This record gives sequence, structure tokens and C-alpha cells, in this order.
Amino acid sequence: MREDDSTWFSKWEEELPSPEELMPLSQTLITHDLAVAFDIRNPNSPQQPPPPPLLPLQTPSSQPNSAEFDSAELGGGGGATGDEPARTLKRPRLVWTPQLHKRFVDAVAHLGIKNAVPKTIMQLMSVDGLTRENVASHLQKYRLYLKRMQGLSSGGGGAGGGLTGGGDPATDHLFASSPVPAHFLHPGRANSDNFLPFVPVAALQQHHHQMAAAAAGHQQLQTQYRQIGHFGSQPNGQFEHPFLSRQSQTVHHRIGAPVNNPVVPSSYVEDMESATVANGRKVLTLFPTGDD
DNA sequence: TTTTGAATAT
DNA sequence: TATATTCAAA
Repeated sequence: MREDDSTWFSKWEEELPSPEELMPLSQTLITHDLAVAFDIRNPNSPQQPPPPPLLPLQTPSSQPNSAEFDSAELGGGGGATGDEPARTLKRPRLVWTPQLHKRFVDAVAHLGIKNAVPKTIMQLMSVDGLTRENVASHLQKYRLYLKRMQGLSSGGGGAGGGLTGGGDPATDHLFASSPVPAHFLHPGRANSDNFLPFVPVAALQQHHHQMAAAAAGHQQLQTQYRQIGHFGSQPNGQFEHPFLSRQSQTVHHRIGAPVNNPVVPSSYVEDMESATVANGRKVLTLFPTGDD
């Protein structure tokens, strides 16, 4: 019935990402994403010069004031001024920070489980440097997490002794940081097949126009968003997503209850990406937030 | 063909 | 352990 839809929509709203999280996605030209994603290994290339690493150098610090945060950029390399690794495109391991996860979960939630495929998720996240492989890998783990949670929630059984529900193993810490959409945990209820009229791939075409517009002057908006620093309910109670705004207007929502503050700490500072060296291994952290 | 999903590797 | 990489299926 319609109420059912409204029900999960309501929950959905609670978990709605703050516009600050989703909106400020600065869409860099697709070239980077696609290029990086496409530069996969060549099955048979005799002597073909490998494509350029495309390492976006984002002048890291050195500019305290400037546009706050534009887009998250996964850079590579560490190399600063030098040259790029050229042939070996071995990027440092991606470190999924709570914020990055948040964006991931939001994307999955908005896409729906059916449409939540690596490529689409990656596109929605619009994190520069994020590859489909990165998302796929994480998605796999995320699904296992959901499955595990389902099993615990459902029945139980009692397997020997594991404290669950109250105690969270360190493994789940990261996932626990982000609220999981309810519908994800309840597949067997009415129609788990709620297909949202959202536009998945069609957005690509919009990209052209959007990125142009985005590149035009979104920085101002981004700065403003940052000022808000409040998350919870928008004046309008609705968020506008470039993609979603296309047709998802049938959402009758009733925001009344205050947002259920999850585990989000008060620190909501988003930083630029930082490169850290751990165990001699360079890992790339997107936007580290003093969480934890 | 491209992409997904899971196994596997590091 | 977390993430990357590989591999077969859709």
C-alpha cells in the first residue's frame, strides 16, 4: 500500500545524508574517473605505451584559505614533484574512512539494492580517484556485514556464545559508524523489490551538462554548505540531488521526529586527503575525520 | 563487450 | 584484518 512506501520512505529520510555530504560533490571532468577506471591492464598489447597515470596533483596544503573542500581526490602517488610511476599503476591501499563509508552507504541506499552495483555507486559517490574496483571490493564486504546483521537480527539461534547486538567487534566499527538503511536488513517484507524511479545510468548524460555547470561555480555553494554545519532537517525538509531531483518528487514525506542521531560524533570536519605511511605501505586516506 | 560478484591473494 | 586482484558467470 501506499503507507508502506511512506513508511520506508520516512525511515529513509531519517538516514538521509546531509546535503553537505552529498551535494558538495564536485564533479571533476569524467575524464579522470573514466580514464583511471579504464586504464586497466591490456590483455595483449605488444609494445603499447601505457596510458598516463593521470595523477591529479592537488596541491595539498599550502593553501589554508582557499576553497574549502572541493572534491575528494584520491591521488596517487605520492610523489610530489617528480614523475609518476608511469607503468605500474599501483595505487596505495584505499583507506575507507567513516566519512567515505557514509557516502558509500548513502549512495547504496539511494540507489536501492538492485541498482547498487559498483559502477553506479562509484558514479554516485563521485569521488575522484575512486575506482569501480574499490567500490566493488568494499561492497562485497558491506554485503557480508548486512548479511551477518540479518542473521543475528532474525533468529538466532544461539550459537555459542557470541555477544552480538550489544558488543560490536572491532571489525564492525567502521560499518557501525554509518547507519544502515532499514530496508537493507529486511528483505523479506512486502516487496523488497521497491524499485525506485531514480535515474541510474541516464545520469551519465546529465553529467555533461552538470559537470559544466558544477565546474562553473559551485565553490561558492560549497562554502556555504560548510557554514551550515548543521545536519538534520533542511528548511525544506528535502534534499536536492542533481540526479534524484529529476523525477523523484513523488516523495511525500513527513519529517516530524528529530533526526535520530546515530553515532555521528560532533566532529564534522572534513579534511583533505592525506597520505599516511603505515608499515612502509603508503595508504591513502580520503578525508580523515577525527572520529573514533 | 562490459560489468558483477565472489574467491583469492597480499 | 582490510583492501586488491583475479576469475568465471551474466
